[in-house]
Amino acid sequence: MPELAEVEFLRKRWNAGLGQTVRHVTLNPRAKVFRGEDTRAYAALVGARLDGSEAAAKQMLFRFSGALHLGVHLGMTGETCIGPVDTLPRPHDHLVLTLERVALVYTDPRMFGRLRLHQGPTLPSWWTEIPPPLTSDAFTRARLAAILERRSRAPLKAALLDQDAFPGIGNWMADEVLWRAALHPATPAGRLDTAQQAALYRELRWVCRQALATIGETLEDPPKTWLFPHRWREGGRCPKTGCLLRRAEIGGRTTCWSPERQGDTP
DNA sequence: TCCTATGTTGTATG
DNA sequence: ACATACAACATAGG
Repeated sequence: MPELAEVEFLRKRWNAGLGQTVRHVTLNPRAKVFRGEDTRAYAALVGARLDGSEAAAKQMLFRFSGALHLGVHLGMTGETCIGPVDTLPRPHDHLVLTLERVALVYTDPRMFGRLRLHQGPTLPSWWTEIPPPLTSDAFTRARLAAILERRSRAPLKAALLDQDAFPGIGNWMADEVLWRAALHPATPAGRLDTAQQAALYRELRWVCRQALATIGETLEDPPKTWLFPHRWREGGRCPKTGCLLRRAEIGGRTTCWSPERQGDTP
């Protein structure tokens, strides 16, 4: 499920362990989510206290005492869960941190996610190199224009999925943004006029803000006025025009758009 | 059986 | 070097 706002919600799930000390670490060293890192390093978490966490784009960072930083990327099917202190790992649970009053569990059936542990006084580069949020002042109209120029031949849908350019945007958010901006997902990124760039900029920031304010707080699906609840249903209709939604693979991913609002072809 | 899946990455190609 | 396209990763569910 995880894009920007789902990641933010799932980060906060582990807040249940804030201020508590790790008693036990249970992990499966062969699980691919560790990506070949030496999992013996996780023993250092025993005795460490969970001091805080942050999310940026699709990444989470959990800070523990002892300068330990646990990075979590959920991939396609990763999820952070909590359970009682006697929680035992189920088949797809790859990491269980047993704290004083709660267990923090990372589960991931497909194992496209990633866990990494960093120890040291400075933050790891995979965290510090995440581009600034799309909702921040650093994401300017000029920056968007430069990105669209660099990826000028790629379909808008593919460009929006580039995490270096649009950190946190995933398949459903990209479709939502393009639908709101009334832009066909196959339009080459370099072909937008000034007004279209302005619409893209506005809707990108709007969708990020609204998703964080709703999904980011409750994980509930967005309202029926969004494309989101209609996009996967067979026979789904555009909430703005009522026309049948169309689906096709664009930019390597299944893409949904409203032909009346966004055009039949780019 | 066959197809799909809210993600990234390595590799090939231009 | 850079941009683009696509298979591969591993599993569950329709």
